[in-house]
Amino acid sequence: MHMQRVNVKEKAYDREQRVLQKWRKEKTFEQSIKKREGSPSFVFYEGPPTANGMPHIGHVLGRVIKDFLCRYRTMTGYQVVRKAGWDTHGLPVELGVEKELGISGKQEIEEYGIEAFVEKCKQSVFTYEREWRKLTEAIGYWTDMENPYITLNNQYIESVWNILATIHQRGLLQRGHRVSPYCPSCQTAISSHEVAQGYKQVKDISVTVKFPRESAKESFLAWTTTPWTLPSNAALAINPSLSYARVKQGDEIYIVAEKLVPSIFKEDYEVLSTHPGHEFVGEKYEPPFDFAKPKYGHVVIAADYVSDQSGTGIVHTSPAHGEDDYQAAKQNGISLILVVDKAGKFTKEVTPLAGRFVKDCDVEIVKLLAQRDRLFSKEKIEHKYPFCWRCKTPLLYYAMESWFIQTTAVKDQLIENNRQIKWYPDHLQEGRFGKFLEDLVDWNISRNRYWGTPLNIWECTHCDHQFAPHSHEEMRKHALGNVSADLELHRPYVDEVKLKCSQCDSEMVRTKEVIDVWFDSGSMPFAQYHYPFENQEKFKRQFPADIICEGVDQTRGWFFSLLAVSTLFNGQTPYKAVISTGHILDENGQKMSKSKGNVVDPWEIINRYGADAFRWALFSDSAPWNSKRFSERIVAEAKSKVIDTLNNVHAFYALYADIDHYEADKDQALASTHRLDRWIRSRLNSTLKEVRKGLDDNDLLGPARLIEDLIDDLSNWYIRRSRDRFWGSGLGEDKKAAYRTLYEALVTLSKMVAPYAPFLAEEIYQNLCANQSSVHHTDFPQVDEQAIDLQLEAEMKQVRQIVELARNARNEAGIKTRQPLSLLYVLSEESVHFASDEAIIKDEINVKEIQSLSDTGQLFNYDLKLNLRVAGPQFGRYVGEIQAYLKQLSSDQTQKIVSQNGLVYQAKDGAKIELDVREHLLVSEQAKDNWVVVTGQTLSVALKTTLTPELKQEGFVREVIRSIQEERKKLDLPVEKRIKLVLDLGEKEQSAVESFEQLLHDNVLLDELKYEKIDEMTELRIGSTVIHYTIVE
RNA sequence: GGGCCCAUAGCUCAGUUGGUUAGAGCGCACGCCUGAUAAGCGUGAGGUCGGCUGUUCGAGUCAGCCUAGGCCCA
Repeated sequence: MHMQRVNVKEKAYDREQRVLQKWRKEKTFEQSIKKREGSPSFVFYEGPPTANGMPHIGHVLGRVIKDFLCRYRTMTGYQVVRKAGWDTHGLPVELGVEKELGISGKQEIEEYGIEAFVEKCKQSVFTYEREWRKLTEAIGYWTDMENPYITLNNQYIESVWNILATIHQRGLLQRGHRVSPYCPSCQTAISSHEVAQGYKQVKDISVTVKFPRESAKESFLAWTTTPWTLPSNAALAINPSLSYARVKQGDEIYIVAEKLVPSIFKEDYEVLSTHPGHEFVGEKYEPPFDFAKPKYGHVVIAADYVSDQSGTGIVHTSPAHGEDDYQAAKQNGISLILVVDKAGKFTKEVTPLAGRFVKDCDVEIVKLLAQRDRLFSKEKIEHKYPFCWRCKTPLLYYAMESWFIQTTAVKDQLIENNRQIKWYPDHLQEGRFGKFLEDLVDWNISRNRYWGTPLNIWECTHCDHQFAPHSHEEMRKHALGNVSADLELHRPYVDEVKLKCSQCDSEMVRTKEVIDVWFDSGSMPFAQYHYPFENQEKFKRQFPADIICEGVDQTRGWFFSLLAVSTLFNGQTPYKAVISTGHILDENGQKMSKSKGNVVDPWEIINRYGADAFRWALFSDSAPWNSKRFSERIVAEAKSKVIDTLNNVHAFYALYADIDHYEADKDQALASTHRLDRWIRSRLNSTLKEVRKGLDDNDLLGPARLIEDLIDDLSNWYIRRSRDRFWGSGLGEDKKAAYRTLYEALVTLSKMVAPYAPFLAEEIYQNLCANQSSVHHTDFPQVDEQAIDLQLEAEMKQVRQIVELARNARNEAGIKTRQPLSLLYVLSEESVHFASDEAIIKDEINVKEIQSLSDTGQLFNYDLKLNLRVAGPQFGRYVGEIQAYLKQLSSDQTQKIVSQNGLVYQAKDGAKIELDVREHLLVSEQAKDNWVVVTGQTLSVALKTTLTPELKQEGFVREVIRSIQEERKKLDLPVEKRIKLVLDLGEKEQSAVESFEQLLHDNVLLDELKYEKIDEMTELRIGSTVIHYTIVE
C-alpha cells in the first residue's frame, strides 16, 4: 500500500477506531506475543478487578500503565504474556444481589435459598464485563481477555484449596477468635469500611464501677460506656508503669491512676499512698456479676495500652467484646466469658435479663449495680457509636469464631522477601508496607458468608479431627458415598459432601465458612495456571512477576495477599517490582464519587480527545504514584501539544513527500551532513538515550517530558527551518536529505511513543513503513551514539536564544518581522559560534547582516552621576562641582570613562580626585538612536533599526506576498498549484515590486505576473498605501 | 487516635547531592509570525515555594512542630 496523505481534521476517536479494527483483524496483539516466542520472559501479573461494577477513570490510569510496561518490555525483546483476570467472589457481590432481590441479611438469604442465591451471585459478577472489555480495548490496554483467570472456576478454586491444604498441613491454619463489629440483626460481622459509614452521635449511660479487692477492703474503680459488657467482665487491666493511688473518700478506699484522682473524686478525699501499677498485677477481685465464671480470671492484668488520660486508669476487660481485651486476656491465659447470643440477647445464665437485647439493658444493669453497692457513679455521655449501615441496629463488638492463618509465624520471611522487592515509590517498602509487616497479626481468612471459595476443611463430628483435602480428587477419595467429579466447588454443593474420619471412622462435615477474597487473588500466580495440577513448565516461566501495578490502596490488599500466599506456599517473593498508582481526584483534589456529582466519564474523554491524548495526559502529568487532580483540560492540552503536533509533522511529511513522489524505502542515501539534519538526528538520539534509561527504570514521566520537547523541536524548529528545503521545486539532493532525515525521525519517534500513544504510533508507522506488520512488533530503537553531537545541540540552543532576543528587540522597536533590517550585533564576552547558523538567524529575524561584537561602547550612551551616599561624605564640598562636570561630558568622554573604569578629576582649586566607576558613580546606559539592545542570560543582541528606502521597498513586497498567500489559502488552492498574478499598483509601488520580483517568485508559485487594472480585484492596505491584485488560477 | 504520602504562579505540574535572579505548559493582556500545524514566537501581569521554629555562610530542598488534603489502619 502506498503512503497516504493525512487528514488532520479527522477525529482522533475515528482514527483510533480504524487502528483498533486493524488490530482486531490482524490479531496484532496475539502476534506481538507469538513473535517473541523463545525470547526471555518478562512476567506481568494482572490484579483482577470485579466486573459487577462499571469501570471508572481510576481503572483507566492503572490499566494504561500496565499496558505501557508490557508494550515497552515487548519492544525491548521480551515475551510478555498478559493474562487478564476477574475477581468474582466476596461480600460486595452478595450485597449487590441482596439489593437486587430486595432482601437483607443472612436469615433472608437462607430463606431465599443458598443455591439460588449463589447462582444469582455467579450471574451478577459478569454484569459489566462487556463494559470492561469495551473500555479496555478503547484505551489500548492489550491483555488476553479471551483466556482470563476467573476466581470462581473449579480449577482456580482447586489450586487455592491446594495452597490452603498445604498451609493447614503445616499447622498454620487454625481456629481462633477475633473480636469484630457485629450486627446482631443481620447476624454478620461488619467490615471496618462499613463501620466507618455508620457512626452516629448518641447519648449513652456511662458508669464507674467498684471492683472489690479480695485481699483488702478496698476497690479498684473502672469506667465503661458499655454497661452491658459488665456481666462478661473477665479481668481488669492496669498499666504497669503508671502510678496508682489509694484514695480514701467517706468510709471507702479506692484505687485509681494517681493523675486522675482530682477529676474522679472532686472533693473530700485523701490520698493514702501511691504505687506503681505493677504492684497490683495478679491481684484477685470480685466481679460485679457472677452469672458466669471463667476457668481462670477476675484478676488484674498488665496492659500497655491503658492510659491515664481518661476514665480511671483501670480498664474493665471483657474479652468477648473488645479486641484489645481479647488479646490481653489471651496473653494472660484468661478465658472468654460469653453471655450474649448471636442475636445480641443475654443468654439464660443472666437470669434477670435473659432474652433481652443487650443495648436495651444498660439502665437495668446500672440498677443492679446499685443494688449490689457496686456503683460508684453514673453519668450520661454523648459520643459516636457505630450502627449497621444497612439496618441501623447498634453494632456490638463480638468475639467471633474464625479461621486464622498464622502469618506471624512467617513474619521474618515476609520481611526478608519484602526486601527483595523494588517499590515505586520506594518509601512504601519501609513505610506503609514495611510497617504493616512489622505490626503483622494473624490473617483472619474465614467469612461466615455464602459466595466465596469454600474453606476446604472438614471436621470430625466425633473426635474433632480436621482434614483439608489438597484437591478435588482427594476430597472424593475420602468422601462417604459418591461425589461427582465435576461437583462445583461452591456452597451449598460442597457442604453436602461428608468425609470419613481417618482417626475414628466417623462422619466429617465441612466447616461452613468461605474464605477472604484476598486469598483468592493472592493465589493467582499459582491458580491462574491451575498449578500444581497442570502447566508446571508454564508456571516456572511465569513466576515470579517482574512487575505488578495496582492502586496504592492495594498495599494491604493484593500486594500483601500475593506476598503472603507465596511466602507461605513456596517461600518465594512473588513479584520483583511493584508500581503503586495514585488515585484520580477531581479538579479540587476531592475524591470522585457519584454523590458529589464530580465523576468524569472516561468515554466522554475518549470520544472527544482520543485514547492517545488521554494516555499521554495520565503519563505526563505527574509520577504514577501521585494522586492526580484530573480535568478535561490536561487531556486537551496533551492532545494539542503532543498528539496533534506529532500528527501534523506526519501530515507535513506525507503531503510533501507525496507531491515530490519521494519514496523513503528507495532512498538509501547516507546520513545527511546538513547542519539542521545533523542537529535533529542528534536531538533524536540524545533524547532516545535518556528515554531508554528512564523507561528501563520504570520512569514514565521523565521520558514523556523529554519526548514532548523533542516533538516540539522537530515541529517548531526543524521543520520550520527546513521549510524552504521542502518547498523548492524538483527533488534535489538537499531536499532528499531533508526528506530522509524527517522520515527517519518520524519512524524512530513512532517507535519511541508506541507505549505512550499506541494508536497514533501505529498510524504513523504503518503509513511510513507500509510493508511492515505493526510498530508494536518492532524493537525499541537503539541509540546511534555517532549521531549525538552535544556541541551542535548547545550551539543551536544559542542560536535560538539569539533569535529570541532579536524578536524581543523588534518588539521593543515596534518593527514587525516582515520589515527587513540591516544589521544585528551579537554581544558577548565569550565567543559565540553562530557563524554556521547565520543564515538561519538572518532568515528568522529578517536582517541582512549579523556580526559579533565585544566592544559595546559604540552602541550606548552613558549617563554618569555621583553616588551621593558614598561620594558625599568623601568629597564634601567638591560634590556640586563634580556633578556639574559629569553632566556636561560628551558621549565619547563618558564612554572612555566607563571603559577605563574611572577618572581623575582636576578640581578648580587644583585638588585631584580619583573617582572609581563602581564605587562612586551611578551609570545608566541607553542604546544610541537607531539601536535597540536586549540582554539575555548569557548574551545580548543589538538591532540596528535604521530603515533605508531599499529596506522599506522590500518590506512592502513582503506585505504583498503575505496577502497573496492569505488569499490563496482562502481560495483553498493546493499548495503546489501555480497561479497568474495581476497587480494594480502606483508607480512607486510597482518599482518596488520590480526591484524585488525574485522574492515574489521565491515565495509564491507564479506562472505569470502582470501589471494592469482589471475588474473585481482584491484590495490590500499597507499602512497608508492601497493596492489591488487578482489571482488567476 | 496511629502510619504513610502530599502542599511551589489563577490551573496542572517540574525543580538533581542545600548554592546566582524559583521554572514549564495552560489561562489572561498586548504585539508578532504563518502555504503542515485549532500551531508557533516575544513581552507583560501573576510566587511570603501551606505556616512557624531551627540547622547552615546559604533552605523550595535538611530537622522539629502546626495547618489543610489524600490513602491505609484503629
